[in-house]
Amino acid sequence: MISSIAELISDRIGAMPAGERRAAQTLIANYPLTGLKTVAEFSAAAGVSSPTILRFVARLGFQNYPEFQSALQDELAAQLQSPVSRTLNPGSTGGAVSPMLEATLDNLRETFRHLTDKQLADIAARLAERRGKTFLIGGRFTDPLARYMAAHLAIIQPDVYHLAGQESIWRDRLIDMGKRDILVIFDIRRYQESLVRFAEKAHQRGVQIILFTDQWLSPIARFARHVIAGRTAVPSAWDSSAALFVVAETLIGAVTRQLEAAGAKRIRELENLR
Amino acid sequence: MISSIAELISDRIGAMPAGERRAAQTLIANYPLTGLKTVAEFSAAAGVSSPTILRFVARLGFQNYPEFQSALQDELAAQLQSPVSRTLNPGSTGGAVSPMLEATLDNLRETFRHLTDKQLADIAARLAERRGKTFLIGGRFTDPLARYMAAHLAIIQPDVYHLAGQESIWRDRLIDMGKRDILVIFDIRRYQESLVRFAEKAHQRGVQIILFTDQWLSPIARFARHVIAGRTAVPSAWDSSAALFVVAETLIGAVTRQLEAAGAKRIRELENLR
DNA sequence: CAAAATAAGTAATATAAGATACAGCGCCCC
DNA sequence: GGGGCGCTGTATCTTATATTACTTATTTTG
Repeated sequence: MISSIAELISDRIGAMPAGERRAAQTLIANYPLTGLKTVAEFSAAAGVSSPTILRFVARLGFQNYPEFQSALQDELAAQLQSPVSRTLNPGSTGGAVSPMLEATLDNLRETFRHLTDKQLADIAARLAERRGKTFLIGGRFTDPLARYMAAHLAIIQPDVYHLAGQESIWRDRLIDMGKRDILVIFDIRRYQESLVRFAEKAHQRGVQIILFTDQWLSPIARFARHVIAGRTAVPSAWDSSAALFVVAETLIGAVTRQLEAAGAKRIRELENLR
Repeated sequence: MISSIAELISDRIGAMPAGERRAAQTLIANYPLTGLKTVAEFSAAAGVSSPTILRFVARLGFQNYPEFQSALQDELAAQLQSPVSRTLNPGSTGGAVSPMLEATLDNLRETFRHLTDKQLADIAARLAERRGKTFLIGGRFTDPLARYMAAHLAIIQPDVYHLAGQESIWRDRLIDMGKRDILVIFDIRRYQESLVRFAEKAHQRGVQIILFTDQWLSPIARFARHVIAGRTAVPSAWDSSAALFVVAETLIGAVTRQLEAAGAKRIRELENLR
């Protein structure tokens, strides 16, 4: 069974003429980068002419060069999405536990790899500046994440509202939203129509949207000022929201730190109220 | 200092017009693959026109699109050659992000290290056998976890109830609980009096309690049939519930697998109802 | 509220890329 | 040593890609 193009090449390299073999070796030498460049660059790197490169990819079974490049890109995409589980114990079939944990750890690392400190700091700063109100809402499975975040934010600052219940209820809250306000939305596949509609209307009112979504980006990304794309793939019938959960916790921590002075006072007051 | 294009983007994304920001977000979402495709494909993925993509790369300081692609390829080459530096964004050390992520990863590993497959399998089996009802409840910050778990379990099996609202409301539900029923409780410091009282009464009625708590164990552990102790320490003003969240997801997956036959039928029925 | 400035998209253009046809060369077998 | 076959490179053509110019829409500012 041949799964990667690299395997395919080493499988057939024996039956290739000299020029094409040089092409193959050049590609393997720093796989798959050379294959992502143009035919001209590839041919120069291999020291052969461009038609030889084209004959080479044709021999591998590709109709044309772009098709070959797409295949390489797909392969690369798969690799980049699960960097660890590829290198680590592919055969450890133990219980149902460790694959799930491994996948989640990968997801976390991958998610944060695409997130810079700057981005998070920007979002945290936006959440911390108390110009307007903060609304949070989530989809069917992600609404608990919105609640979780709201529960924390509501302690360190005023005017934090979780939008719960039926669509009609939160739709009516739109009237209270304006340019100075923030709307935090959690939406992963399958994306919810009602949320998209809501986001669009909020956007039209000038509300700044912070979106937590999966790597395929909810359509709400169109309206969002900030987008956090978490990895959700796990060996389960359900998608995992763990990565988004951890990003949310990280943001909560960052906002808390920024509001430390004001927040501490507020927390003391809250303690007294009990 | 800016070393990667991803950093460059998140550095300037704030100063970009809406269309270019969408391009930036799309690229970051699965970096760097989208940038290696053609302008037309990139623009389609981002939902903008091709000139917007070109303006976007121009704003990043590149003379033209091929130059931008070359830069991405060079970066990719560097990454692929040193697999270690790939695990984490090299620029994100020292920021507020990576300590939080590191701590969370540690927490996950530690939590699962003290959790055997057997334990999880037992709990999953108990949740899967449909003898009685399943109730879920959480504390101030952990209630969203109870909701999250309930949202999933309620789809694959009947009689799953999340206990929400005021104490008096769920206290009254005790009357419906008996020996055949399960109560899943989430409780981390500072442990909630009301939850402890509730757990005790449920225990007296013979309800089997599954407790998600932190490593110092909520007093509810006295009454619990199964205890899951997650690590919660992170460099933040708040405790982290991420480890418990992932355990919950793992259990959801395991229960789903056990109920696969019955669950699949149920899910189909649910789809039809919509 | 009006005018200016800025963005975004459409359509046309220029350019660079991949594909093809053909000729030369070397190699192997007879 | 001669004839045939196969591989490789050069030059040309075609395709499709990036780019630019221009128009329309949107946002900002006085």
